[in-house]
Amino acid sequence: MGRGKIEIKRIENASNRQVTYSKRKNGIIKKAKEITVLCDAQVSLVIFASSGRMHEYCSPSTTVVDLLDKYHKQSGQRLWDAKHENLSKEIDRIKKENDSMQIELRHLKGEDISSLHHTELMAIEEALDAGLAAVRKKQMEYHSMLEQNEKMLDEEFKRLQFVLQQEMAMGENAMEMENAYHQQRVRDYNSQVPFAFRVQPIQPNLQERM
Amino acid sequence: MGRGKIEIKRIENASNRQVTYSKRKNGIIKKAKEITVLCDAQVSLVIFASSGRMHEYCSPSTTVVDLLDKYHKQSGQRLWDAKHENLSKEIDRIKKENDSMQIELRHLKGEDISSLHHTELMAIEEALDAGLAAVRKKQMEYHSMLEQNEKMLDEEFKRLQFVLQQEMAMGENAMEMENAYHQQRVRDYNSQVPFAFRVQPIQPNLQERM
DNA sequence: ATCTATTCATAATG
DNA sequence: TCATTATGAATAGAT
Repeated sequence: MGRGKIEIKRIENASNRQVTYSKRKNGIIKKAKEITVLCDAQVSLVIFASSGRMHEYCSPSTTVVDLLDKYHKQSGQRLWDAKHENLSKEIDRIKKENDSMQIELRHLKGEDISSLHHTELMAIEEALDAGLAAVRKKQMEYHSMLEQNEKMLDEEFKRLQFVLQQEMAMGENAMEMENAYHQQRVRDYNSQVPFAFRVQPIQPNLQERM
Repeated sequence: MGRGKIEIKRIENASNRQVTYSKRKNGIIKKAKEITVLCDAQVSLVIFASSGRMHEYCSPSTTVVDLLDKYHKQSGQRLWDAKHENLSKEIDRIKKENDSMQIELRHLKGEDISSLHHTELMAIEEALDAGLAAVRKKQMEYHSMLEQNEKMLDEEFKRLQFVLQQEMAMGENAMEMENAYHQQRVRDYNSQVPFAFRVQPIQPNLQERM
């Protein structure tokens, strides 16, 4: 396939070797491309020259790693190191955990329960009852908190009403003194009412959570 | 390079494609061997036919993995690590899914609900109510099935009692005829009782599920 | 599989 | 490295 036949053995002349390498490397890559197109094949080809330079070809829509993964599976060799093995196992483990939780969730939501035994149904019912009790207790807490809040608002309303009445009784002629007087009235009220019943900021972020 | 020139495009005829694949695959492997000898190169070649069958060539004194490792290093791309990273991401993704399911489960069980908003509590309560309703409905079904079963057993008991009374009335002197007579009595009873009320095997695997 | 007419790859050369 | 070309190798189609 050239001006003369050659023996297949190492080319001693370095420059000839380099030239032949370059030509043949291109030839092989061309052939690889052709077989992928003609025959619907997938090829991974990596070539290192003795100089250390590397060339590669990989059929479209894959990567060398993908093909190597496939190679790894088919050849039965254990190419992937323990790290990957462990990660894969971890994934499997978590997926299983996931599945069982999903099933439990569905059961608690009353789905897929037709195939359950009576005892299993009882257990689920018990869990649901307990959950419901806890949730309702928490809601009761909020509710009583609301009531308390309302009570306090009521108290505040009464206080304001008291102050307003005092001011109404003053008449309009005291307008210019009102500010100072108003503050005095409030102090008067506060000294009348026990501390424990005054409006205090309890649960300041209550509105955020309701 | 053949009886006629061919266009480089997929060979539609499957058997021609297979033949060409086989010929060219051998050709490429031969070329790969030659370049390793002639030019002191290292080659890793993996070919997958569309059928899924795999062929490989690897230059002597190395392995595909070694070369791929080298490839991996030289290409600057961290392909090996990329694979690793993908697995890690997958794990993270699943773990997150896991966590959210775990939280949902705990909430449904009435745990960790202190930090929830009122609307969230309402949603949980609703889900619990729905689940409880479904579970109880299913249990009611079992219950009514049990009642039905009991009814049938009762019926069977009455039937046997009837037969027994007949036999008691016979006295012991008819012992030797008893078997034939017994069967006659059963037939008597069956002809007395409407078909719909006779014991029939309903839900034969009921006991398995309770 | 095997054969063979052709095309293709490439060794030698410039 | 690039172009040329004579030659052997690869292979498409037929058997």
